Amino acid sequence: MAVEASDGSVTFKSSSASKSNQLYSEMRKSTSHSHDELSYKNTSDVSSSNGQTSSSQNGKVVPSAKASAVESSVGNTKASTSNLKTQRNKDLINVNEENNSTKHLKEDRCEDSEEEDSIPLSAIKMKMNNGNVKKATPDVLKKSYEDSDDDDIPLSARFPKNTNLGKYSCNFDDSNKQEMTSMLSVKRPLDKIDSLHSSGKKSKLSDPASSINAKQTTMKDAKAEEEEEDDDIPISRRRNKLVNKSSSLKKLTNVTKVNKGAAPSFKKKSKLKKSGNKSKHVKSTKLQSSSGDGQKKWTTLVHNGVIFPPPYKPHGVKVLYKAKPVTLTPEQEEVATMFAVVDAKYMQNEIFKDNFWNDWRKLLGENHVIQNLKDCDFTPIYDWCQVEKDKKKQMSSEEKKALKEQKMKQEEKYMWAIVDGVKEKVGNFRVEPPGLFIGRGEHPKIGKVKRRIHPSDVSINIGKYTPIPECPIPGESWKEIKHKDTRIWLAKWRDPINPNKSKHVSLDPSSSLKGQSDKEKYEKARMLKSYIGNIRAAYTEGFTSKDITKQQIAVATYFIDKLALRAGNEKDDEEADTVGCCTLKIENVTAQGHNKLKFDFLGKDSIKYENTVEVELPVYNAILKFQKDKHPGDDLFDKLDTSKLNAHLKELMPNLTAKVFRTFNASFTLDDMLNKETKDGDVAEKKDVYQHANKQVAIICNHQRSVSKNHSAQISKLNEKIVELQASLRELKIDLKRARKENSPLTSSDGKKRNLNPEAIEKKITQTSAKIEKMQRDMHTKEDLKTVALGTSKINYLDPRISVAWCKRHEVPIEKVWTSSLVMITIDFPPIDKNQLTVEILLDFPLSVCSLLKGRKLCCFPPELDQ
DNA sequence: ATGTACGACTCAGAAAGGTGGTA
DNA sequence: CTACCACCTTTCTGAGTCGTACA
Repeated sequence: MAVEASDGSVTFKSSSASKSNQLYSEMRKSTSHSHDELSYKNTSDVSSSNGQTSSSQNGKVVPSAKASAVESSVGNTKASTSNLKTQRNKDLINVNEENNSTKHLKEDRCEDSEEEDSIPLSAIKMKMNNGNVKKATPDVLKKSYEDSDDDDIPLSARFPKNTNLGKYSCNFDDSNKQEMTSMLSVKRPLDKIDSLHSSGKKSKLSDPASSINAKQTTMKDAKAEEEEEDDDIPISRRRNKLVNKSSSLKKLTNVTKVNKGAAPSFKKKSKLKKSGNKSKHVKSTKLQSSSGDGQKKWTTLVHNGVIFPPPYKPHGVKVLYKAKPVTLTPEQEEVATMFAVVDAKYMQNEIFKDNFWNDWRKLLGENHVIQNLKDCDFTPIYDWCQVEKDKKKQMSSEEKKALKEQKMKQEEKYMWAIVDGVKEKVGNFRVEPPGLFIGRGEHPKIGKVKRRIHPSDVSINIGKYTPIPECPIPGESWKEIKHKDTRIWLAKWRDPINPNKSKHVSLDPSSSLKGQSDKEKYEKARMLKSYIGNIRAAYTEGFTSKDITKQQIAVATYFIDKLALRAGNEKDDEEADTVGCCTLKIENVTAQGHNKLKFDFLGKDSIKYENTVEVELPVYNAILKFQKDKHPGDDLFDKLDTSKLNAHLKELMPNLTAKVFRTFNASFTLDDMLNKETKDGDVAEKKDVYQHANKQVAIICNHQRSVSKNHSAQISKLNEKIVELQASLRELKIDLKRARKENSPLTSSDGKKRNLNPEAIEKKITQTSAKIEKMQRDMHTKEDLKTVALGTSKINYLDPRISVAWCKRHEVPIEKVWTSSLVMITIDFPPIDKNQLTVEILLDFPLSVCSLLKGRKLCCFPPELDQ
């Protein structure tokens, strides 16, 4: 059985994980039922004075029992579509203009002459290159038809391994729960961390860690060697090599599936796919996490490069300098226009104007008529732009539509890439247009001119043997062509504002490559669940360490765990002055007595973090100590940086880094709150519970948004309406009384005759009251969420499986909590009673669930679960 | 071995753009 | 019916994290 090579799920199946599996299975014995086992709330001892982090329950720390349940059997029974693709040999297919999935792609392979005509030259060349592969096509085609048919097979039939389910259900045994709780649950009433079992567990920790590490290095080395070697092989030989490699996979990859982020109608069930004996090999080469390492990410990669913004069209409108019109060259005019249309609020910003002037002056030249910015009047250009804007607005809808279609047509070919034979959406295929740099917060480079990017700035990453994308600007050419199969970017260029940084074009979040790393992220967070007890014990011990570095590491880890702070890398003066945990300055943390610390700093994106928390006494004392003899501006953790911190974390858990705590904290807060707060009620009430949990997560992660301009207007509008409705409600009640008494025609305030019977009036009364209630609720949530951004956590921090399981258990349609845009790919679910569907079960179906994680988008349960 | 530069990836909020309800 | 608006989605691109290559 093939395992999706690059699927994160193999991590669990890999030999490197076997030891930890042992550990897991020990724990699994004592695993409790869903709710408690997933209670990972770890904000326990953080109380807040400002409501930022208000939870104060005791965090129960229950090691992850079922992480393990992913045992060898799991996943063997089914394969998602992504499995299909990877286990087959890789073929190159043209990036087709059409996005219809299987059916169309099938046609592609039929080499029907008409089709051929529409295939870009590039693709045809490709086909020729891969002539040897063609032979296999018919079989594969047939195979994929069969696969599609699988869709119609009842789910139950597709899950032959019901033994798995038996195993899972034993996890729900309540007796186990008790055992578990007494044995492993760490109670953390505020300042206490039960370090009891940490010693027992610690010894086990090292094993998986070292084994994984060892494995990683060896593999990496091997990989690196292979790659380099590859580069030196003549093309003819390389091809052979590729073919050999892939032919070992026996089957030919076709375009089996479109991962099409943007088509709600697109439904494709992931499928069970049996296959030969390839799995072991694939498995062993693809165990570890994929991000940042030297792992091979793809075998074939086909795409059409990037699209550039249209060239600048000079308008000839003149800037006034000392009230006199000045003629500018197109280049100078372009930049002047950028300045003319920029939001008025920047006109007060001296740094903005200075930066702009410096850059513009370079274009004007020292001896230009224009000698300073303050004597320039850009209003003619501004006005011209307004007129243009209005013109655009005035266009008829047909014109707009036509324009849009034209744009779509132009862009279509850039929208897709084919990765290992699977058509995937490309993310940001449009090269960033030139403009003025607007950073976040007080950015020292604000107002600088971000110059235009040319093809000669752009490096392309693409499969060998794949035609190089045509450069879209005639007469120019790409900077370079790379074939880095360990990297997922399709194109990159140097950021003109930060020349030591790059901009990358990569696949859309809906792509399987992105989905995989997403999944790995959540798996890592889950793994942290079973290590957290030890980690907490370790840092608690560290609070009083004589070694100041160790002490700082302990306190920093505590903050990261409790407050979900970011790691805090060093920044240079060219960036906005923001901090994270390791870069906290002493003035960012104020001791307020009674063990209370006040945090106040600007974090990522210059978002203010303000939070007062009660901490454990040793932490409080340590902070006082770290602050002693320092001055504002000095680092609180002067012996610490992120690499030291992360190095330390890696000793506690393989691959652990600071950011994992955020994911962990977020996902398990969600899970915990959902489990604790969901009561019987209608869908709307349950949705509120979800939203409330989501809000708490957003607060923990400090995801803020600015209050919308018309927020207060909207609120008062709602208020008005409510008052209005209440008035009519009163009227209705009077009407009702009269109707009952007199049974005579009624005259309402507007003079119209109304002749309603009491029943009708009653009905109206109920309707109106319901309307009022709903409005009041809406207003309340609106006010409640005006500064809280829910989206970021939903998309980046909350394991979708938690939401799916909860929705299923409580019969909440998934689209109530995830808007339709997040709900896209149909997946297979374990055929079990929905009441038993827990996160853990979903986790134990990695091959179906990995579809779920593909781009965080999923939808629909199998019919038998949907009822 | 240690520190630094930098590459490549995730995460972030704002703005733009689309949609559908309603005044 | 149309204009407006609230809400939602998508796009955009800046700002982090973290690993590794290199000095």
